[in-house]
Amino acid sequence: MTIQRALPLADQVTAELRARIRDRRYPPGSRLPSESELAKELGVSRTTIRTVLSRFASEGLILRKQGDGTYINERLDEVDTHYGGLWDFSRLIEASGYAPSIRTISLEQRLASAEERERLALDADTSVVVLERLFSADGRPAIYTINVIPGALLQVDPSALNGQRPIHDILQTCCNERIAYVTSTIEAATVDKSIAKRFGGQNINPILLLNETFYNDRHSPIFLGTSFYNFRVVKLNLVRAWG
Amino acid sequence: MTIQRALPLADQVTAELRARIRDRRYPPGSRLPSESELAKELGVSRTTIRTVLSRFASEGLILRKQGDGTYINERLDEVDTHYGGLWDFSRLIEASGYAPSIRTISLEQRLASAEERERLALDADTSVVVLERLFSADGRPAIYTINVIPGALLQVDPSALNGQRPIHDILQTCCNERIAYVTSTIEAATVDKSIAKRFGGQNINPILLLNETFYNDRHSPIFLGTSFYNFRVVKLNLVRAWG
DNA sequence: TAGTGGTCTAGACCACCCT
DNA sequence: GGGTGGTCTAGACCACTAC
Repeated sequence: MTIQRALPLADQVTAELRARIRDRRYPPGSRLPSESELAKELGVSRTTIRTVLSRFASEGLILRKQGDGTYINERLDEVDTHYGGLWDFSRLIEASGYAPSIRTISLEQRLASAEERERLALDADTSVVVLERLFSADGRPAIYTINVIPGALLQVDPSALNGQRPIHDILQTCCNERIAYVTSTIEAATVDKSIAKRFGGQNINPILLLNETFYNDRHSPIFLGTSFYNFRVVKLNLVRAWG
Repeated sequence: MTIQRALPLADQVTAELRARIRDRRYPPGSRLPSESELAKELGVSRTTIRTVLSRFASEGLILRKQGDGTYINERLDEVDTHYGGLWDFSRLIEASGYAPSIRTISLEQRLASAEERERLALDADTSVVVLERLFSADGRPAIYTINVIPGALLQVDPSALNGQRPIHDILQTCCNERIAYVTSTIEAATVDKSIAKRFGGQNINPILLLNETFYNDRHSPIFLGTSFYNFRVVKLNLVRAWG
C-alpha cells in the first residue's frame, strides 16, 4: 500500500472553508464564526485558522474588521476570477464560467532565435521545441499561447507532449523541472493575419500580450511563454486587498 | 508629547531586511542567515521572521529551499517593479528608475453619467468630481488617469484637492474614507485624439487600459479609476512565486 | 548526522468595536 | 465589559538537503 501523506492542515482547512463560501453556506455579506470558534469546530489551532483567513483576505474573498468580525465579500462574483488564475488558462476560463478546451495548433523543433537564446541563456545552434496552443471558452477562441522549451531539457520525444495538460505539468513530467517563479510583462498589441486567423478571423484588435519567463529554483530560465489574450471573451481581472 | 505607537515588529523587521537586500548587504544569489539566527540577531521570534520571509517570497525577492536555506533572487532587478506598484503610480515610476511627476489636467464637477451611477450605486441627478491627471517618467508622459469621485463624499471644496498626492491619500484626507479593496480589469485599447494629445501627440497605439473600482470596508464603491497606461515608457510587470 | 525550512500548537497580551 | 481580530512568543515535531 502506498503511504498517503496527509495534506497540511492549513490546506485542508482552506479547501473546507472555500467550499462553504462557494456554495453559500457562508453567504456574501454574512459574518463568519469567530476565529476561536472555527478553530474549535475544525480541531486546529487559531494560528492555523488565521493562516487560511489571511489567504482569503489577500484574494479579496473576505474582509476582516478588528473588534467586530470577519465578513464574506458581498461582491464574490466579481472577485473569484483573479489574476492568480494566470497560472493555468484552463482553470481561469473555468472560473470565469465557461467550458475550457485546448487545441494544439503546432508542435515543432527548430533552431532558437537570437532573442530566445538571449532570454533562455542558450548557446548558438541550440534547438528549441515550440508548442502553439489555442484555449477556447465555450468554443470561442480566447487565448493563443506559444511556449518555447529548450530541446536539451526534454527527456522524452517531443511528439509525446500532451498539449491538453497545463504547461507546468508538462514541464514536470517531461523535463523533471519545477517552476519556482515567473516574471511577466503585460502589453497591448496588434495581431497579424496569421494569428488573427487562429481567432476565427474576427477583428480582435487591439489585444493583450503577455510575455512570460519561467524560472526554476536555481534561477535558471526554463522556458518562455507568449500569450495573445482576447480580453473580450475572458476578462483579465485583478483583485487586491489594501495594504 | 504625542504617544508614538510602535510599529508592528514584523513591519520593522521587513524594513530592516528589505534595506539589507536593497543595498546588497545580502547580495543576489547569496544565502541568508538561517531563520533561527535572524530571530536571535533581531531579538524576535522565529515566527515573526517567517512572516517577513513569506512576504519576500511572494514578491519573488527570495527563494526558500527546505533542508538547505534561503537565497536572494539572482534577478532582483527584474523583480522589484511588480504589480504591487499599481497602488501608486508615482512609486511605480520611481521603482522603475525614473523621476516621477504629476500634472493635473482638469478638475471639474458635473452630473454623473448613467454608467457612473451604475458603478457607484448613485441616484439620478447626482454630481461627481472628475480629476484628470498625467503621470510622467523623466518628463515622458506615461500614465493618464481619470478619477471619478461622488460629490457627496467630498467634505472639502473640490478646488482644495491636491493633485500631487496619491489618490488613496486624497480620499482619506478629503472624504474620510479608507480603501479596503480594489477590482481592476486590464484591457487593450486605442486612444482617441484628445487623449493622444495628452501624451504629446506621439503614436502610442495600442495602449493598456486599466479599469478600477475602489471599495471601502462596508463594500460600498467609493470611486472609479480609468487609466491609460503607456507600457512603452514604464513596463507593467508581474512577478509571482509558484504555489 | 546536523542543520535547514515547513508545520502546528497553546497561550499571552493588545487594540478595537459593540452594547 | 465582553468578544473580536491583531500581534507575538516559545517550543515541539517533521521533511528535506548537504555533508
